[in-house]
Amino acid sequence: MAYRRTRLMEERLADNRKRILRAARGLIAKGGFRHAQIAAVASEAGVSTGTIYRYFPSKAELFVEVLTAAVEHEIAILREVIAAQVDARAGLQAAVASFVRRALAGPNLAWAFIAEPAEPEVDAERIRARKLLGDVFKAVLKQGVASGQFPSQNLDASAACIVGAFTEALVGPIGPSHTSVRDKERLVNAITVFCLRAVGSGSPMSDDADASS
Amino acid sequence: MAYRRTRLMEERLADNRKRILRAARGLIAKGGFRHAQIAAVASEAGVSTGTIYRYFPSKAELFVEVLTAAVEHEIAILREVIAAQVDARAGLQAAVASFVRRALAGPNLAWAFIAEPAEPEVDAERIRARKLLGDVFKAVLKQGVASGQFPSQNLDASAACIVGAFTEALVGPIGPSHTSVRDKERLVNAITVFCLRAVGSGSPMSDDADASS
Amino acid sequence: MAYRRTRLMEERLADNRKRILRAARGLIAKGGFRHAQIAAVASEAGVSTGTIYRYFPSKAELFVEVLTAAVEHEIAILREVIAAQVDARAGLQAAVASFVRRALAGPNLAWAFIAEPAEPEVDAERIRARKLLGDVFKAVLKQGVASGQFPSQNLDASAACIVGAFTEALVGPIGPSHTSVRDKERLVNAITVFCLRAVGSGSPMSDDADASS
Amino acid sequence: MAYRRTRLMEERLADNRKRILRAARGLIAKGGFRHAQIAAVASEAGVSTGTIYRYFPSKAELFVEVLTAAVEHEIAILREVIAAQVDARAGLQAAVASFVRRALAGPNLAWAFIAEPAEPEVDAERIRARKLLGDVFKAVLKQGVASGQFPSQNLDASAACIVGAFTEALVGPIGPSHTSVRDKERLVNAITVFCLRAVGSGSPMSDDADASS
DNA sequence: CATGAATGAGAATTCATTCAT
DNA sequence: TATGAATGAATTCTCATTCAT
Repeated sequence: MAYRRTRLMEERLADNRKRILRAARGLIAKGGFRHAQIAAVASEAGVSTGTIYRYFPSKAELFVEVLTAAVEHEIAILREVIAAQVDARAGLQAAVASFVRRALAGPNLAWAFIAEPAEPEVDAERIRARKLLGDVFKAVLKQGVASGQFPSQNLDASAACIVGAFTEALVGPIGPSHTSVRDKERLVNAITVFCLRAVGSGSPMSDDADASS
Repeated sequence: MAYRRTRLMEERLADNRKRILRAARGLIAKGGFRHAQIAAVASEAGVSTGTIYRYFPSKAELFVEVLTAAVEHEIAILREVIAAQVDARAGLQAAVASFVRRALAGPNLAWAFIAEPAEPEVDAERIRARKLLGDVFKAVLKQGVASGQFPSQNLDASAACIVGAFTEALVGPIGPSHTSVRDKERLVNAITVFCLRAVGSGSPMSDDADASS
Repeated sequence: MAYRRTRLMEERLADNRKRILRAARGLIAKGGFRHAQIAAVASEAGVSTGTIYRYFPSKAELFVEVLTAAVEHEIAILREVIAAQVDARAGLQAAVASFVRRALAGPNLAWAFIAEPAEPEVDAERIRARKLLGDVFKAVLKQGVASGQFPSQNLDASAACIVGAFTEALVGPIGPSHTSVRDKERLVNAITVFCLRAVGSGSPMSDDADASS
Repeated sequence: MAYRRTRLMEERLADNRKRILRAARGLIAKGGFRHAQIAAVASEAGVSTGTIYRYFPSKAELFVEVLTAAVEHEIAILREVIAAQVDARAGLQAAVASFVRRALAGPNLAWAFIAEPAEPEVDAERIRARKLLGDVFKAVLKQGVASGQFPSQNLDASAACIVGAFTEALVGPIGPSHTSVRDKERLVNAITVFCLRAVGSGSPMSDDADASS
């Protein structure tokens, strides 16, 4: 009797793959790479450890895919947000605010962009992810410089600085202390204004004048 | 009395401690926390594993001390550099440039401010380190705002953003690619100008207009 | 469903657990806790060290279970033996004789009641084990006192003394020297009579008058 | 110039030896063999670890000597106490009461007679120590049997049982719970009466009739 | 003789990966 | 194909003993 892969089976396979990725992402977001052991991912995904190795050749590659998917998703959103704005300045502002706001909304993979991962492969992917994220901002900067909205500047450096600035402000010491909606919006605003000023765009929006402590 | 601790012996002791710290720092700088196992540190320092435990109660505490020493050294330098300047703007510029320049000079501890460490204790210290580093910049910002050099802003957020910006630019995708002295100085300049603009200080210095790639 | 846990597999699992416990028990009985390292237990059980940690969370808990199982088994036997006797006196006599006789029969767990264990958790269990063993004798004593067979006495102290008396006689200096069946029965008798007299029951059985050495 | 060992030096040597033994005994009594590491003993004795090895060839031999000294001291006291009594019965009673009372008075080495030591050499000595302690009681029993005070019995077994009975009652579950002087005397009495009855001597002293719990 | 820093052979425990069922 | 028990290399930490000073 010939073997035929049925649609049901196909769905099952795709399902398992997604569930594993989702489980890995959730565990990494919650407790970092350290707490995302294969056994934990398997348990969270409702499959066995062996099954994970049917879909991913190694733990490192699973994590790499989690990272890749997360950053691609992030970049897609940012591109959309930017495309909806009238100019580079508005695009930069909206992109930063969008990223920060979503990051503050819940456990996410923001830290994944700054963490030192356990496996070299994941580390390499992390570099690539930051590069990709930076490229989004670099494009906006380039456009802004071309249109005269922003002064001429080292685009690579500025893009990297922007990525560093908002990720640090998110995962750094001030991140967890902001819990109320009001505080969060204040932080979103402060980071956004910082980045706008940083690229040389005068800030028409009122910054949080709170010179706390 | 038949036994007396000689000067030579005292030096040996201090030496060992320093050598262990140096070995740990070197290994961490080179390959991250992952590659700094006790056995490797011992071997690099030219002592036995047991000796490490004579000087440090645990691997975590050794790493914490490496981190603490690195950040204290860094902060002391930054404070000096800042104190030697005429105003907040000059202080901020000099501090950022100093940090970036030294970081680019060789294998360094930039990682110390961004790494996701293995041990919880080290993680706690990392948070503290970034906070301390941020505080240095926050103080400069505060002074600049008071003197009217900088516009009113969220000092905590700006300080965190500054720290994130230059560390990212150092360890991020663009860092390692710059090897020539000229490239390095270009990067130092770009980051510095970014930060100055970011805090609202008009940039009288010409930025690197090189819109590379 | 492509996978089903077979009966054979279930047996393997139960088997492994038992084999580990048996290996641990054997090694402890032979050489004490000191000689029952995880590696040795694994080797003796024919499994890897990692497998032991699948069944027991730690070395201490493995040992605790060995101890618990031993004492529960022992106590169950003693209760049965006692229940089969007509009165407290006969019960006490049968219980002591049974314990001693089985202990002398071969490598056994008498040590379990007297050893100073390495891990605090095991120590706690040892205390509990002796207490449980004492409780068995305390119950018999209580019944005997109630029925008038034994004089009124401090039940806790007497029970502890009984446990101490026969364990000492087993593991103490005289234990190992008795190898012949005749010697063993003589020892069983001597210990039993000692305990009976100790609780105030006149001894109708003739004691071994052998004033050896 | 000829080397001459002065009296002062001799005293110093003897002093060190004693201090090491005392320190070891104290630590063992307080926390067991486990807590009496060489470094701890050295620190407690106010000498260096190296010095300990000048006086004792190994840790095991140091502990053996501690045990030997303790048991010899104990035996000397028991012999004295026994010699001061009018007959075997009184001797046995006084000996048991003396041992138990002193043991309850403070941290001591009672446990050392029942513990499973770490080193085989110490274990061997422990066996010897218990044997020696048993011999004291065996002598009293022998005398009592000869004089007709005690019935004929297996002297070795009875002696071992006595040693086991009172050590168990001391270190076993009921030991630590007795803290008040009244409770302690009650325990002393209960154990003593138990042992007297056990060797076949009718108990003219009133036992603690407290059938607790 | 005294010192105490250094040694290094263990010992317990973890976890990515494999493979018989 | 899915399972999950088994594997075992790797890692941290301990402590009796030695030996240069």
